[in-house]
This record gives sequence, C-alpha cells and structure tokens, in this order.
Amino acid sequence: MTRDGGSGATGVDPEQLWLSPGQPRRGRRPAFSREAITAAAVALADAEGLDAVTMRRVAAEVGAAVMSLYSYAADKETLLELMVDHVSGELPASAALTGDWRTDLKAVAHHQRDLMLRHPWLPAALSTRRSLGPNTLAFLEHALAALRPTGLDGAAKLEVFAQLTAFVAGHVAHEVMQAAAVRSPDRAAAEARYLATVAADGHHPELAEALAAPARTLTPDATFTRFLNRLIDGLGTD
Amino acid sequence: MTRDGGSGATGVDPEQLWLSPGQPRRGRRPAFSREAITAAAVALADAEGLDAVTMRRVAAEVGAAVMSLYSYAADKETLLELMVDHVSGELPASAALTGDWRTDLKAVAHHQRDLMLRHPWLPAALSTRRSLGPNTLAFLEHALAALRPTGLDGAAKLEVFAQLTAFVAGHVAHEVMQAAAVRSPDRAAAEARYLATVAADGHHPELAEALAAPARTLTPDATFTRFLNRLIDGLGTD
DNA sequence: CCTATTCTCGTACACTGTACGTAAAAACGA
DNA sequence: TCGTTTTTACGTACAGTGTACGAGAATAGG
Repeated sequence: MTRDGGSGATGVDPEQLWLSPGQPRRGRRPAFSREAITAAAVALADAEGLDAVTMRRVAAEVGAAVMSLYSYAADKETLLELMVDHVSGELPASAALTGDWRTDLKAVAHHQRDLMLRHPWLPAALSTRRSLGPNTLAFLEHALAALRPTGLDGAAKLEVFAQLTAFVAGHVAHEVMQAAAVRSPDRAAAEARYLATVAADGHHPELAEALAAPARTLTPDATFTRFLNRLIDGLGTD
Repeated sequence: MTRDGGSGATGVDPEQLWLSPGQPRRGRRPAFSREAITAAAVALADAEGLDAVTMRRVAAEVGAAVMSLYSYAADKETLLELMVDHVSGELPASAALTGDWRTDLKAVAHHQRDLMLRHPWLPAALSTRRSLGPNTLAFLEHALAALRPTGLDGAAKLEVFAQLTAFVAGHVAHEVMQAAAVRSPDRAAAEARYLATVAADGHHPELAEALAAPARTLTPDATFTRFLNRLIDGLGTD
C-alpha cells in the first residue's frame, strides 16, 4: 500500500515514532537528520506536489543514498507523518488568547487555513492521515485552551477541534483546486464551454441560471471568513 | 505519476470525457464497457481501499487485459473521475423538496454523508479531484433547486454547495479514520498509551484534562447532525 | 475484396517502495 | 590496543506501478 489515497491506512505506531530515546551514544554518527530529511520532503511537496515526494528525490535533495533515509523514517508513510507535524510547527501554538472563545477559535481556524495555503498538499495529506507529533499536539493544546471558556467537557472539545480542522481542510482543498484551475486558463475555458453545453440541454435549468448570472468575484478570504463565522457563531446554541 | 495525493493535479478535459459521440458504427465491437470497468474499480475500492485500484487488478476483475482498459479511460486519473461520478449516481437527484431550504439542504448533506460512508475512499478522492459527470451535475442541479428559496444569486449558491460538500467530506474523512482505529484495538491502545505519556509530561494540561474526562460516546450520526445543523442554521443570517 | 476504423492485448520501459546484505564508523570492555 | 557491539550508509535486487508502442483481430462501407 502506497499511502496517499488509501482508505485502509492504519497509521504508524506513535510510541515508536515520537518517543525515541534521546541519543544512542554508540555506533556510527548520523550523517543526516530527521529534520533535514523532513524539510527536504516538505520543500519538494510545496514546489511540485505530493506526488513529487519520492524516496529517491528526497534522498537526492538531501545528498543521501535512497536507503539511508530508512534510518530516519521507517517507511514512506512515516515520512509523510513527519512532514505533517513539521509544517504544524509553523502554527502559533502559544499565541495570547483574548478570552472570547469565538474570537480565539476563529483565529485558530485562520491559522490553519494560512498553513494549508502555504502547503497546498496538506489537506490531501490530512484526509487519510493525522499526526500526533509534538507540534500538532502543541497546537491542539492551544486550541483546547481557547475552548476552555465554553465549559464543554473534554470529549466535546476534542470533537469541536477535529470538526473545525476537517472544515478548514475541506475548504482549502476546494480553494486550492479552484486556484489551480485559474492558473491554467485553457482548462478553465474548456470547462466553461462544457458546462455551457450541459446547461443548454434543458435538463439543468438551475445550473443554467447559476452560470448565466454575472460572476461575482468574491475573494476566497471573504468566503472563508463568512462560512467560518457562520459555523462558529452557531456553536454553543444548543 | 501515481496521482493519489498530488496537489498539482490539473484534471481531465471534461468535453472529451463526458461529451463522447454516441456510438461509432465502425470498427471492432467493444468487448467490455466503461460502466463495467468503473463498477469493478468501485467495488475494489470499497473492499480494499483506493490503493487496491490498480489498472492490473481492475483488468483482472473485469476479465480484460491491462491495456484494454485504455480504450475506455484515457488514463488512471480519468478512471478515478469516472468512479466518483459513478457512485454519485446513488445520490437521490430527484427527491421531492419540502420548500424549506434549510431542511432540504440538510437532507442533501445527509445523502452526501451516507454515500461517503458507503464508499469511504470518496473523501480522499474528492480532496484532489472533482467530477463534472452527469450524475454529479444532476445532484448539483438538485441542490441548486433546494437553494432556490434563499434568493441567493448563482455564484453564491454554487459556493454554498461547494462549501457544504467540503464540510461533509472533511467530516466523513475524520469519521472513517476513527472507525478504522476502532477496528484495530491494538493501534488504539498504543495510541492511548502514547497520549497518556504525553499528557503526563506536564506541558499539556488541557489535553490531560480532556483525556481524563470520561469518554462520552456520542454516536457519529448525532455529532454530524449537530454540526450540520449549526452550520446550516447559521446560513442566511448576514 | 479492399480499406478504414476500432478494439484487444503482449511486450517493454521508466519509475516506485523497500528487503537484504555488506561495509564503514563510532563507543565500550578487555 | 584490540576485538565486540551497535549504529548508520548504501549498493543491489525485486515485485509492482502506469502506460507508450505496435502488431493482430474484428467490424463496416465502398
């Protein structure tokens, strides 16, 4: 199983991954580092997409032989989990809280979105995977603190965070696809032609009308903010 | 390129894919069908996950040679798009509408979720891809009709639908991962041990408290419904 | 029959993740 | 100092991937 789109992924043993003993004082000294390898993989994914992250290319980028990577990550799935936690380190895990949980939760979501826009492969990576690494947990800790004023119990708070993350990931995944479509105008034009054809067949009146309307170009940021506000303002109104 | 999690996917030309001329009355008669091939691929994904969908396995399942598949789908990416539209055919595209758009939109979301639970690979597939096939468009038409009473303009309606789909996909992706974790108790136990270790280090007080609380076992259905209601009830309250 | 046209499928190739084994380097016990 | 042990480095090899190419078979029109 090669990772990415598989829906049967079981994940990696977190104890083995994240609770490694400090440093073994024996044996040959490592020539590389988990950090450097992970960073190279992230850079590759940022520049050319997740598919460009192959063991061979990462190794080349880092100046190592392919099999040397396996001293730092048990397999590719592990490397992907390391990548997720690595970029999660960019999240502000210790930002000040206002005390208004809605405001703070919105900030959390905005930080997640910014991260995902900086690393467009992240939504796809998260759709099959999740990290329990230190950076991820630090940000989770921050989010739980933001939720403290709600008085929700633990399970509910975890639920809200998971839900919010899923919402943001889903949103950004769509956002990224649209941005990609804009970047290749030929494809976009072909798509528009196709949709016009479909709309003209008479069986899709609503679609025809929706497409006929002048394209309101609302910025993605505004769209995200609007939906986020609706979701969060609705919370706690049981 | 294996196209599973790639974020650089450009998509397939919809005109070429979905607007094929009826039937060419010349040449050798097809031994298989796009339908049968797609159905076999879907069955494979349902049973063993997206990674099990390889051209060779699909061909074997359908009784064809590998390269014969390429007469029906230009490449694997196309086959995946066909799969997405194929299962979208299970969505009730012509169900009656109540006229209350909130109620109708909730029903739309519930149908989407049911579909994704039946085909757990769907959220991951949608995170990099989208279909413009007939079944997908038929359901979009239905959703737009449900949104008619809102008085929103076309672009806004499309936006709401995309947003809702993203929300559902994100939710189900998480839901499926948790379900998979439950199915393998060893992994779950290891994870719990690991989290307990982290919580015991003193740097994650909120996490420690959240984990210490008795695990309220709310059904996934109830959780989904709750969040969905919050999102939809918040719509249209600008 | 001839000639297009369309489909079938065997072969081949570049590329993937990674199992296995050997060699090198470092630290420890003698 | 010299094994011994432990850890990392990496070459080779292999099964499996998507798919380009081309040769053959089957159908239809002239």
